[in-house]
Amino acid sequence: MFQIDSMSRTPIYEQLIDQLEKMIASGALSEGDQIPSVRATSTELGINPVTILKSYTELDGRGLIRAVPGRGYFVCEGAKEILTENKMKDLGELSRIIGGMASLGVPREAIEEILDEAYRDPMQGKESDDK
Amino acid sequence: MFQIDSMSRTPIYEQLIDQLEKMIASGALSEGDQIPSVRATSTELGINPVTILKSYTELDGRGLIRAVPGRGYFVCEGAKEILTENKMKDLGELSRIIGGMASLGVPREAIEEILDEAYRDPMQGKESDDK
Amino acid sequence: MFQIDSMSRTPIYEQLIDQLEKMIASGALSEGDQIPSVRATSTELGINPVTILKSYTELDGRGLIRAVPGRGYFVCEGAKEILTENKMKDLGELSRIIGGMASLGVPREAIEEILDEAYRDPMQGKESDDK
Amino acid sequence: MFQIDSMSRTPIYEQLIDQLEKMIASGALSEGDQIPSVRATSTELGINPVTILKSYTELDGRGLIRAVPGRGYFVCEGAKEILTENKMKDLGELSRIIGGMASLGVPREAIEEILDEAYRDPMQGKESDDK
DNA sequence: GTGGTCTAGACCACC
DNA sequence: GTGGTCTAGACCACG
Repeated sequence: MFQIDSMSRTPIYEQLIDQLEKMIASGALSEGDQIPSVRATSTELGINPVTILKSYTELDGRGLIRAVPGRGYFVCEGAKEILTENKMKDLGELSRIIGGMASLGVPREAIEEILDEAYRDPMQGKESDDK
Repeated sequence: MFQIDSMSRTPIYEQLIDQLEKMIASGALSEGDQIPSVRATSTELGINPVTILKSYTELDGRGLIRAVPGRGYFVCEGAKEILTENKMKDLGELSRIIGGMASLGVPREAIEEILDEAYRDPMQGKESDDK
Repeated sequence: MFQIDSMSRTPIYEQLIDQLEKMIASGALSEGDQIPSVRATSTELGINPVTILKSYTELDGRGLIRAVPGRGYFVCEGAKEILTENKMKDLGELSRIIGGMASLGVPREAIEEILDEAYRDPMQGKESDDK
Repeated sequence: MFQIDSMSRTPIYEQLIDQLEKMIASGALSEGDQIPSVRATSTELGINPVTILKSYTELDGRGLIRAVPGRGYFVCEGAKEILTENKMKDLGELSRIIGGMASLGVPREAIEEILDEAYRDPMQGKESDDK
């Protein structure tokens, strides 16, 4: 269900969050759906349950999933909306990055090209973390 | 000369690197110029000399500035070229970020807007770090 | 695992770098292998962790090893290639040294002898630093 | 008379030593010749007299030149012989460098080539210090 | 005055 | 347990 790269520099708990968010955004996980239990994911990925739990509680805090004691975690109503809303806030970060590149001499065309690519594919799952 | 935000999550030494890179890119520091001494910057900012040195040695490693022991640090010849060249390599990272946003429902227009802004101002000095 | 000479004029962190490079080149450390943790090496050698870290981050910057926060440092894929590639660039320095000796009257035979020795032994571990 | 590169990483006093040694080795300075006074060299190069003096006293210590109080510095008798003799001792350092390169995968041919070059030219004065 | 190395000790995030 | 940042202070070589 999940694919994590233990050699990546992005923390495992963050990789899980990213993947769950994308699943919700793409509809692979619909509102009301149950997500894999902490224990199940833990054994499947061979990862410390604490790490899994950290991802889930973080998403819980963002209002995307909800813990139902004794039953598991479920995707919240309106999760998709919250998702895009949250991501809009990250535009500030993107603004700094792009601003930095602009002032450092990266041509606008190069970024425009990336935009084209990103909005052409309906879903791209590249996760090759380097640097 | 430098402005650092000690509350930011990006390390101080990295903030210094970013600012020096921008100064070189913008021409505020020309090739051959001497940059403020480690100690001077240290006392001016109230930051440990080792931290300053870390920034400088990193930039030295990238071939942007050059240490002349006993004299100081100087901007290398060809620093500007190296700078844009390096930054072009970071486009991969940007690609992943934008790709992620695209698949999460962020409208293309929002990013286009950022692009416009970044490439309108000749130099923008916003430094509001969140993340 | 490491042997450092604290009386040497070459800095400790550089001695560590040299030894790690040789280990990678000789295959004592294969690609993907984990290298001793910063703290482990620190206590084993009785050297400050920061000094060890400096060696590791430098090698990280060269693309030879890779830090995975929370897990440790690992030898990169393709490290051996990068290694010989980098060393080829140092031939310029060697050229100056030998050139200097030649013009100062050192007989060619003396250097040829060194060459023979260096390329006879598969691995030589002499570390007598004088400068 | 001297050419020093103030941007070089090799200390100025060492550059002076190198050049004086080469002059003696090549015969540009014969035994008994007087070498430029500290003051003269200082003003000519625009360099602190202390630095010049450091070079001279170092060479004095090596038995290559000799201070005659009130008159100046003179090239010693037998300086050339001492010179090559001293340089032979530096072969140990060269041995380590070449040994290191050998174990790091630099092909013997590359070094052989440098040797050919160094012993073809009767005198080569390249001094482009980098890295 | 300049750069540069090292130590000791604190504190953080991640697993 | 892992890596990583920062401080304070000492000490060295070079000009």
